[in-house]
Amino acid sequence: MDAREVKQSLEDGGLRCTPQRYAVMAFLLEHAGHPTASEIFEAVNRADPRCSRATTYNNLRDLVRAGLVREVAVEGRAARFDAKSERHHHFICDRCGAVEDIAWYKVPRPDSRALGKRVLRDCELIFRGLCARCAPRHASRAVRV
Amino acid sequence: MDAREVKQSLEDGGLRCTPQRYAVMAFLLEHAGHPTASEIFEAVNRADPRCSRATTYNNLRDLVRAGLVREVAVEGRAARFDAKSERHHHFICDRCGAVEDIAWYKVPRPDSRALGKRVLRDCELIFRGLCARCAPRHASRAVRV
DNA sequence: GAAGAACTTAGATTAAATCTAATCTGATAA
DNA sequence: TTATCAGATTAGATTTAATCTAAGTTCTTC
Repeated sequence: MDAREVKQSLEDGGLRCTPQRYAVMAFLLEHAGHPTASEIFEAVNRADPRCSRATTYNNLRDLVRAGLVREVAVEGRAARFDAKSERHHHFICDRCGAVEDIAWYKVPRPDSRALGKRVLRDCELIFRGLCARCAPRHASRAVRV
Repeated sequence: MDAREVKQSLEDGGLRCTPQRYAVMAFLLEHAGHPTASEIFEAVNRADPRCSRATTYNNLRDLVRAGLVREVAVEGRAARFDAKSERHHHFICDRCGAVEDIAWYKVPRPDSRALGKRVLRDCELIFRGLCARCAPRHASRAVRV
């Protein structure tokens, strides 16, 4: 994705394209490894010290609200962020907390009785286990589901 | 579930049945509304001041490790806890952060190519939207998926 | 009942994220 | 062009959630 497209997608989300916001969005598009807010701040701030920690957090919040970025909460660890591109599911490593993409496939929606008066807006499938890096060292913990 | 069964399930999980641990587990079994660690601490400590905050957290950690309790991380909020009973999915309210159960139904597992060298141990389906309490007040935000 | 393991505790500490209040920027209007 | 003002940014303080520390207590086993 080139600079113009990034700018366009920010504006489509109702957000001005400021240098700091652009840097956060561009970083997420270039680094699909689900960085934490701190990692994003450190990288963006290293490249251009005009972007503070508060601004990184503010912009991540705005990007999530605008639907351009997805936030993935991980038990006992910092949240991770993901520029929304193609639909996909997530795999979370029980050992190191890494978040990885799993190719998307359709999941049936729940019965309307189960949903009751709730309004469904999104559905995500999260797989857990050991990532390729952790699996060989902890094979005994493996349990197929 | 009666006291004897709680004791038995703790011991099956390799945990001694102490008064504090019993109180945490019993509270979760009696309150299926996915309380936070702080809520559990406050309730358990009010009923019996012998259970400190550190002990509540220690015991929740041990119960999760023993597979008796599930921890649900929620973006931007405290984690919520859930005594594992029947299999079920979760619904998380975008507005108030409430976590609710959705009746379980089988979800197909991903293609082994998509999984690569990862070791799959668990799979959870999370629905997001507005809970029954929040939906009427925010109908305009509703988008069917 | 001695010894060691498991457990609990108050309070300090850390990590993650948010808030505050001041300042800066840039779009629009006069 | 200049004035205005909402939007954006900032350093640093604060809050929140959770964990750690070091000491004491309670089981379990021998």
